[in-house]
Amino acid sequence: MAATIKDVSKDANVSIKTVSRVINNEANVAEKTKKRVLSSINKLGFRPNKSAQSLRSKRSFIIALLYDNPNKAYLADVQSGIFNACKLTGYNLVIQECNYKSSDLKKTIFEFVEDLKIDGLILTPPLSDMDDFLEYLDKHKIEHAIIAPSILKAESLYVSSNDYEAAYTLTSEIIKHGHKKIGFIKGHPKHSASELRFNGYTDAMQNYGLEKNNSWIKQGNFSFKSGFDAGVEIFNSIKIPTAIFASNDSMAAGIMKSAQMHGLKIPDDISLAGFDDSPIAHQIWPALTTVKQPVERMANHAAKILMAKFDGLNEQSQPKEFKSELIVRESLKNLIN
Amino acid sequence: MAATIKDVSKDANVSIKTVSRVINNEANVAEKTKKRVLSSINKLGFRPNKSAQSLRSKRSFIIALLYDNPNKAYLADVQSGIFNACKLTGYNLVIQECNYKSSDLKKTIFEFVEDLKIDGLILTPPLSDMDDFLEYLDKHKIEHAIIAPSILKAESLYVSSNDYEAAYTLTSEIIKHGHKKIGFIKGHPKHSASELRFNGYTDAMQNYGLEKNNSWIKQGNFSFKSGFDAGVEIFNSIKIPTAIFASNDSMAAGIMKSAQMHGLKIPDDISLAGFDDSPIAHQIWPALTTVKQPVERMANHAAKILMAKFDGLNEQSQPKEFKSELIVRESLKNLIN
DNA sequence: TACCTCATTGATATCGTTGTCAAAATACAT
DNA sequence: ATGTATTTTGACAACGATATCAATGAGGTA
Repeated sequence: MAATIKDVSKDANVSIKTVSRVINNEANVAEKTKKRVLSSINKLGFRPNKSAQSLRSKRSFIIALLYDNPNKAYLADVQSGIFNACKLTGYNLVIQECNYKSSDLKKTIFEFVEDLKIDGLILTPPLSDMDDFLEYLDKHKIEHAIIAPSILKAESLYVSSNDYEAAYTLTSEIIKHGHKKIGFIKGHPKHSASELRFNGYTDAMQNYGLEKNNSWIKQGNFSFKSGFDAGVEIFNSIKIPTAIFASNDSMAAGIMKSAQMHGLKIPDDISLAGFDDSPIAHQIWPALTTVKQPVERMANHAAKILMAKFDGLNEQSQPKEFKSELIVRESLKNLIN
Repeated sequence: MAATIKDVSKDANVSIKTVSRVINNEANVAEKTKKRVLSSINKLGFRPNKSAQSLRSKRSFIIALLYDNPNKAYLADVQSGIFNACKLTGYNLVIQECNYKSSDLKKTIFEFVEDLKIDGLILTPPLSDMDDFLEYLDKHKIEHAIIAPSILKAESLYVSSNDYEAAYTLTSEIIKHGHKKIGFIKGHPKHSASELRFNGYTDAMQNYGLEKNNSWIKQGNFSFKSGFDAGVEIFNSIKIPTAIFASNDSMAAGIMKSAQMHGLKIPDDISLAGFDDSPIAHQIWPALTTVKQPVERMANHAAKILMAKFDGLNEQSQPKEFKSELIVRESLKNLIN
């Protein structure tokens, strides 16, 4: 039978309350007593019963990851980042798939949190941008950290990446490779990143004095097929650009397929760039020039600031913006000299 | 404040024990009483406190998914399948990344299970084949269901797919397309599926009276790079096969890259086939002929039989083998007429 | 009617912690 | 030495369920 707090209290010759104090690192325990208790804990291999702790103290040392049908690689990265943060602090991670369109999302999550006494939630896009859901969480005092929200509210916990800046940088890089005719494929309209990336592209074009050609700008939805379709349209037009920047790698891969079917060689006839550095980016040939977001690190940080808040540590809880990394690969041709 | 069992008992004018009986669907509660209690539960919006239940009854209605660094898409599928099974039964899912090489894997998992009163585990490869770990779980009476173990033990809960058969079928399909010179790239030696797939290939070749050429058979490890390297070796040899069957899609993509760099056209100069139908299979061009395993359904079933066991339902708990589906795409050329 | 059986119900202990609050011990000031 | 403030400690209640076991009630039998 596993040791309980009672066993420890007997062994250390103190009251159970004192043991509890030691476990919870409370102030005002004499150093000597603390040592004695700790040695008993060690000796007996005591680990507090979480159910009892949870019952009494209304917290569970569990946090939950909420997601709605994201890209699989993205989910795995996020999850891994959070998990590693949890491991350090002894928290556990439960996952909850949601449907952001569902009418009883709020109720489902509320009961989920209540039932498990979940200490806090981590939200991923598109949940990160559902204002009324976020308000609901605030109202019910459900702690949460938000990954990549589009609106950065000072009073909330979040981590974000510099989508705009990265798109600007990537566009500039394409331009510096001598390209002037650059197309763009937009992402899913409901995703906040879509707009940011498009704006980065637009502003870079403008700042370099290049004109956007609307027949080279297509609406996609982050799927391979939407990229493919956009590619077909573009390559069937009279004039085609020398480079296309797709808002994510899947769409870039779709364009690549349409280009190749059209007999166009990459990067000789057309250069391509994507976004995300998903596995596919380097598993196709030619490999994609893209932007890598530190997804795992972002998620890790989100979990850390969330848990820090539980413990009243406020120092770390400044929202943090993470920098993306430009990855230039074969799909981008240098047109200069 | 949320309603407790006490509130319900007062409202329904019965003892708390009777309410408990109703919640737990115990026998010997008069129909009339049961109805009254249920209506009170409904009226008050009562949901049992899981911490209290867990403390008293030593079960948590939580199951855990254990995995060690799998393919990201695979993980997402497995997780989704399990989650959906949990949703039906009201269980929750916590995840645990492990390191199968770690020396304190057993201790970590044991404490994890003990602390959270985890009701059961679901194991994915390569944990599915770690015999001493499985023994340990049995010894400590930790319930578990195994996804895709290589050794199918009648007394354990598992789900498996027909890797051998699928590889046999795919190889046959390649042969039926008129190919006689067929190479093979093996998967990671530690993964049980690797051997099964290779055997399927070998037996098909033999049954069709075709000879294997060892210089077209390479050892890979399921990674893109290992496929690429194998491709480089094969294409640098004097004679090359007309088709290569790689044990998974990533490696097939790697071969595709090496082929294209070598100036070979797919499928005109060389046909390719993969395994898994991972996202990349249809996001490259030409799209890969491959085999799709119903990973999500398998995981779903694993969770179901595990939870059924908790409830003493033994009927569903027959181990089940799932059938894979052959997907013929552009990367396979028909050489006949 | 009296007695027995079996289904139904409830009073109370219990799980293993933390919270409350007061008592005991210690430190400090006079 | 005495009184006071502060630190340290412990007794016991409480969290909200399930478990035990005895009490009650209904139905059948002699």
